[in-house]
Amino acid sequence: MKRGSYTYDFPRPTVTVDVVVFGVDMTTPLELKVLLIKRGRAGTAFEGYWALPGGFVDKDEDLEVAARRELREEAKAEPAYIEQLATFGKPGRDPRGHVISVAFMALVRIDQTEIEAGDDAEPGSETWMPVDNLTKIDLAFDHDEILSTALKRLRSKMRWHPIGIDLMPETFSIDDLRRLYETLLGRELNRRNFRRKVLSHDVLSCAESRRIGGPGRPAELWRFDRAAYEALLDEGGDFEV
Amino acid sequence: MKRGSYTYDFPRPTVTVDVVVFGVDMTTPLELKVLLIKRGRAGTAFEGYWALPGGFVDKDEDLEVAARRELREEAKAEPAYIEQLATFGKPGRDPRGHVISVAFMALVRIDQTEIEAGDDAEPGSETWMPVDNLTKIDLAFDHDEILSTALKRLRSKMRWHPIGIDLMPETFSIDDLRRLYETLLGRELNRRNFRRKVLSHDVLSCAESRRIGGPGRPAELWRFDRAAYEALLDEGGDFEV
DNA sequence: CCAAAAGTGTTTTGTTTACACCCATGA
DNA sequence: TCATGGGTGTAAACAAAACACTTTTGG
Repeated sequence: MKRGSYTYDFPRPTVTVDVVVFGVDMTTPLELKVLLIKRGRAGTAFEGYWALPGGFVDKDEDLEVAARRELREEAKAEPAYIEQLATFGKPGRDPRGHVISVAFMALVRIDQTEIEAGDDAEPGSETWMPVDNLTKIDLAFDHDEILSTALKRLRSKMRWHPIGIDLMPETFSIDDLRRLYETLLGRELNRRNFRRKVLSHDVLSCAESRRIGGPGRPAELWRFDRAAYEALLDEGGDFEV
Repeated sequence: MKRGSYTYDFPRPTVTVDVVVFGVDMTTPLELKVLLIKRGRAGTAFEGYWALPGGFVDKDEDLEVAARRELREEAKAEPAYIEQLATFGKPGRDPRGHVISVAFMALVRIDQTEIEAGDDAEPGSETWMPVDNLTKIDLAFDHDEILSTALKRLRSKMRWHPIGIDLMPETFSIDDLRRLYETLLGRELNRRNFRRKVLSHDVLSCAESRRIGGPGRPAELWRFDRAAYEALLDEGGDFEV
């Protein structure tokens, strides 16, 4: 591959965005997944590696707009939530030159995307990779570091902010939400106390009972009430779990 | 996929770092200050405005290294603490073109710098500006937005991390530390309970009593014990105040 | 009527808050 | 010995954890 003069080796650093997209499979046990793209194009850096969706920032393009664009173009996903994570610019992180990446974290409702699971994807195509598998896989560039920053942020932020709900389907049971928290925080949560605490904030509104003929009593379904949450914030409260 | 395309020739955004440097004047009442530079150079953007210290990232220079360099060159200050804050890239934020700024927050012990207070500085020179004054002053670029992001981060982070101590002199009394927290958090803290809670973490070690002949009983002086703090973290604890 | 999963009430435990009191120093 | 600010003990209020129990469904 020719390094050099043509596109990348400028005296000024190049700017990209990369997006860590999380989704949750509502199976039992529930699984946290991250959206990855298989790098193609023979001769380019990290050919055949899994990488985070991302790309260059266009001229006069806002950073978050760029992140959302890449998400749409590369991952065909609309985020329920997106936030800037951190910017990675260590020299040597990209073999093509001095490339600075502004990383974002996005949460999507996995049931609203059409992305296949499985890791036998074609180059250029995308997959939902279980986060637990990723200790075994080398990602392109410093994407493992970006991913672990995102995981840390998700796990700490979901304890005070209702962003965990952005990983759930539109309506969900309290027990499913608890299972999400248990999986992501890596510890058991008391069923009774979790329900009491979550409902105490008055930011969930009840829908109709679920009907899937599984065993046991059907659970009540709830949905997030954004207006009520804004009200909670105004009173100085938070969504502590 | 645009990454790796050799035909993706485009005008690149420029990358800068800006640093929000906080310091505290141990006067009564205690004052939080931010380090600002007066912009000079007739004909340049925002001439005569106050601005955060900052500048261009050099080729193959790490972002935090660049921030520390600007701090040293422009502000003659060594930080007790520094962290990346966020990256600002809204189109139009810099009249000179598409400039993306990676913002850092730094904390310094104000008694270890030689920067003068007062706002009648020469262009190119620096001052410690009380944060409370800054509602009245227009800063250059979007530096008011960067500053308020930094303030928010400082205020929220100091409740779980001992970074407030990085604004204090090497040794300090518990009451002075409480006054710092009261000023920054904007509310009163119970004297008895603050002391109990702060000391309960076992990350402060006692020095000798202070001798300044002020009225009242001389306070015990304490210093932060970094090793003990690491131990606390290992046990899953935190420095909650 | 039994198993399975959802929903609820109450006691126990620990933490936070409030408040009162004592101590050491300089004038 | 008094004013001033620093250091401490303890009971009340509150919130978290633990646990046992009731309800609703399908087979």
